[in-house]
Amino acid sequence: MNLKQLSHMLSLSQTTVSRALNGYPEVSEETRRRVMDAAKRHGYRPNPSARRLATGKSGMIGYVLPTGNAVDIDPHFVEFLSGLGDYARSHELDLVLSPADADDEETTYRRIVANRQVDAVYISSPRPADRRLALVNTLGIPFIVHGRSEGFGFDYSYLDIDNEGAFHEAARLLLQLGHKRLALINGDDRETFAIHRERGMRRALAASGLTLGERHICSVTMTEENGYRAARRLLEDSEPPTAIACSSLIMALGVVRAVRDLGLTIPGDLSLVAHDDVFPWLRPENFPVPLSTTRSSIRLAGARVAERLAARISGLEEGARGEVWPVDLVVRGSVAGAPA
Amino acid sequence: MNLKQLSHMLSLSQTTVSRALNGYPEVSEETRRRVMDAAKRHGYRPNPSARRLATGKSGMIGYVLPTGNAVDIDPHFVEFLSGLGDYARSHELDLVLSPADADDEETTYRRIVANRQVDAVYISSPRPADRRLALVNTLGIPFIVHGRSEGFGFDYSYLDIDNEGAFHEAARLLLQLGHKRLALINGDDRETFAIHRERGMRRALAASGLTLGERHICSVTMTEENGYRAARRLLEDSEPPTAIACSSLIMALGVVRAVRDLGLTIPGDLSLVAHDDVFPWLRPENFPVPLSTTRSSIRLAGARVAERLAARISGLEEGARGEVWPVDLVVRGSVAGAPA
DNA sequence: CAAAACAGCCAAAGCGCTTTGGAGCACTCT
DNA sequence: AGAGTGCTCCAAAGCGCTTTGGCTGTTTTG
Repeated sequence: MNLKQLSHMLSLSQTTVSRALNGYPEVSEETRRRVMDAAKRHGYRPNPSARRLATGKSGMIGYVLPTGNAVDIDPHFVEFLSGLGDYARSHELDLVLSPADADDEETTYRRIVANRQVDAVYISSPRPADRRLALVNTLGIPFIVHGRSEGFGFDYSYLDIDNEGAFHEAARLLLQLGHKRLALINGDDRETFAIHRERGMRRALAASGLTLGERHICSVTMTEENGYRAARRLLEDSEPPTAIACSSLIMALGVVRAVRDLGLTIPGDLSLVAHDDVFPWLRPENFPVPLSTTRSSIRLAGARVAERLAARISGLEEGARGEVWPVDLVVRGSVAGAPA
Repeated sequence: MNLKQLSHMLSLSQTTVSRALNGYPEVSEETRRRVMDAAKRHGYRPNPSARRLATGKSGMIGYVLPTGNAVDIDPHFVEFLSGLGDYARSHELDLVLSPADADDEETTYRRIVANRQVDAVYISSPRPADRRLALVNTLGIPFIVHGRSEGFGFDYSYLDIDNEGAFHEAARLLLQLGHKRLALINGDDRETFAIHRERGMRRALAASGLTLGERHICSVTMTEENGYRAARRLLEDSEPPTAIACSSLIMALGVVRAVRDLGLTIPGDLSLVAHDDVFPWLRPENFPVPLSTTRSSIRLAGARVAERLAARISGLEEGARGEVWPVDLVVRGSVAGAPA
């Protein structure tokens, strides 16, 4: 059932039927009703390929997926995706994943824009002055960044959590408990989120007249093993920290293992706080000692990004709008007063 | 730069240019060369929307993503995706994720087929007599199943690992070490992979004249917490198992925690084997006691599925072809002889 | 040597939609 | 009465590609 057949069936022109269906005003209410009704009855669905060719709109959103032998997709991605799906599902919005060589995403961005494959894209894990942002900005495709970048001559739309505030609060809590030597096991510090977290922590320390020593900060990709290694390095130092803030639950697993291997205990010898993106399969309250966390659901963020992308596509959201979500600090058993 | 302009520039018809570019034989080699050359020089890329409308082919593969408030996307998905991307990247093959209500995926399958959004789909986590398979089979879209289903009147293409063999081997190893009371902490036993694993284990036990008691088998979604709970239940029983096979590394984390909480040790009191899908962020050799595993890279599977889907789309692979990968059994410190 | 086969090219008809530029009609306003 | 104004609707021209059917001239065949 295509437009031609439907319009013939109604003894109307394709123009009128098309307009009736798409809510244009140049058609009488009665006709519209007739058309709508017939369309529903016959299960008419406009052919997206044809519509696409005519309008240039695809009704899909895109994501360029960096891949490569040495590249692992972040497990957070799947949670974000869940959220995106939560929203997209009810709006028949599909997501196109375009795998790209991690060393050359530009080609792929250019391709999907030139091909008009998608109406909007989102970008995740941005770095300061991220080239992808500059690129999509000049390419002129609507986009939203999950996270933030810095150092551009233009504004852009983003959704981010208050990473700085979160780690500021976490550090402040630890300081209040009397800890003097804090350490940070951070994610890849070329990414903005990691920079913000470090900044938040430094700010809290500075307010107490303390600093974060070189030896008390690590930046690694967020795996269990890296968490373990970082923790060992920190704890075997001559001046080991009495409290650690850690950028992910997965790394925290490694920290816990290291603490055990060294015959130490949490929170007796070490207080631990980690950031929790809320994975259904690994929960901080189920750690050997329930883990204090800064918590923000990455899944909700996914849903919100989808919602805003949809709004952007349909013109409901315009201009560069930043949105920063506060982060909860959830205190559990893994923090205690500093050892004497 | 479109076909019209290009053909005008070459003083050829659109027909000839199109044929030259698409490798049709009705064009002289010299002309083809000229056309190819000009196309490259001017960076001509056929408009996919137009091509799509004309041919009905989209050059994309699809995946229906079950979503819902109570539905969590499996973290394995992201690894599979990495593999898919590894292959797809070099072939400009995009993946369309169509989120669907987990309770009604059928509507979405019908939509993407009717809309000709994708040329082929893959289906994951199949169950016996999975309705999705029957559906896509009648809808007539090329597909490949990651995993296996059972009980159809038709054959289909799939890629699966030898789950039965893997758990058979794992169980056999434990039996050889003198264990008599084995337990299985399995994934959702409505899914085929879990059924196969259970079957493999039962077969090994039967060969030794043993059985898998009701109380020694659990089937849960694969989270750390569920692993913990299952392990506690098993170990606090009046006849606790001396060895456990576990369907995922994430659950194994929970098992390890439970063992500790009960003041037991691995492998002294309990031998443990788990299935490892090879996550970059959680590795069995880094468990407190290095974990023995049945190992199969889900990422490689993703790449292979992409490859076969591409072959299927271009007609290189035909008919129903099943492919079953063997699984490695990797023995590490978490298994030992049965306690006396 | 006429007929058939073939190689190489083209015009035009789709694919199914949106959108432009009117046309027809009934009214209202000078 | 004639011009102006909305309101509905339509024919036709795209969007940029593929593919059908056919048209040339050249080569092979019986």
